[in-house]
Amino acid sequence: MKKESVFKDKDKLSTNYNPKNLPHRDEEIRSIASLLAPALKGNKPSNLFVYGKTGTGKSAVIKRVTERLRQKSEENGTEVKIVYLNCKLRKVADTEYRLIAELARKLGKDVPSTGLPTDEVYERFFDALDSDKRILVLILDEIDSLVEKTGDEFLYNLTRVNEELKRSKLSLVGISNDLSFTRDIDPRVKSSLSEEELLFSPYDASQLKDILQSRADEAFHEGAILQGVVQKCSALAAQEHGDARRAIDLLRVSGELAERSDSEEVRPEHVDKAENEIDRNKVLEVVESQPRQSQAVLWSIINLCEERDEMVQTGEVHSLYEQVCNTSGLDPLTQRRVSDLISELDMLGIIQAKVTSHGRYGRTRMIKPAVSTNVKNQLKNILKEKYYFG
DNA sequence: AGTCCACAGGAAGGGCAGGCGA
DNA sequence: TCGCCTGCCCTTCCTGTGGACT
Repeated sequence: MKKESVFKDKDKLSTNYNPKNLPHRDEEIRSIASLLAPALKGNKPSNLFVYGKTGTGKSAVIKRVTERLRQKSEENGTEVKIVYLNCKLRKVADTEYRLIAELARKLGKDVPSTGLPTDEVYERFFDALDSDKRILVLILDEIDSLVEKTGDEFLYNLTRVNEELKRSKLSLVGISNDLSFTRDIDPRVKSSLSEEELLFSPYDASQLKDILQSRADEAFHEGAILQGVVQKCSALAAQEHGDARRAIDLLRVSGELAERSDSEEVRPEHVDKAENEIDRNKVLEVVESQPRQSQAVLWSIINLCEERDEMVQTGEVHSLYEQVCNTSGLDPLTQRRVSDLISELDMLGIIQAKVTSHGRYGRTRMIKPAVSTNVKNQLKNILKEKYYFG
């Protein structure tokens, strides 16, 4: 407690912090601003579709521009309402019903979390929207994950809204991490959603360094970071498609590790440790949030693979899983369902599962854990302690 | 060329919890 | 209280399939 922290203001490195400076995104800020500007004159801005990989500043730029838009509209008294929704937020906006219900709520209409027919929810949303003359700028972040889960019907409805509204206008801003996302949606939806498109290209290492340096200046005490730390963080993040969020996380965790080890400054070796720790935490967190059935499946996969020292197939996993269920008092699910759980674990990046054909010996998924031995052992301990005995 | 394995994965529908209006 | 609606998780049933083997 006596020691002075390396941090001056750690919040500046948190994911929620929206920085004043957005280096290397001036052009994007300008074009989005000019696209949304008509709202200030009471005209509907074109729908906008923004895409780019994670940590390329999409959400930060949009938030920044819309915040300015809000200020301006307050100044000159135009009715512009801005609603930001992250479609990945569990239990909030991850289904069509929840999304529209949440929108209606944000506009001041009360909607129960379940129980209404969907068209009723749409109606309430339209009512709320049309109750005043205004422009609504609706920002849907991570829109790809919602479309993947529930289909593109809600987008179709939202892009048609303006035909039904008498007084208000709705403008859509979609943000997607998935570059190929528009390929699979209804062409009519596609054309109206992407009246305008903007691609955020990844940062390169030197741009990342600028970004990181400006954050580091805000977050750390002077001289608390040794030379090379910022470079190292940005170089590591640049390897991973130029993800600024990753770079900032690395820096934050490095700082925390330095602090924990009673060091007065952050050194490059702290960055190495930070990299490991971040990977590990991510996996452990995801696994702990999985339902028990999924955990049992994962437990079976890890054990089978270890025993065999090779990849295993769906059928084998399922039979061990059934045993695991019996010993731990779980109701075993059918192979069909387990097959889906395996796909989910694969999508989460915890395991690797590839469909392979063995000719005469059938066609199945070949499965193995996709985490380092270190993380795998920790996973084993957690799962073993929590539920199962092997 | 045909067979056949061991599933993949789509479709349909059951059952549950939560909610509405009459 | 009843009939009906939703999302969600799951089962049942089914057709499709890549490629080693015959």
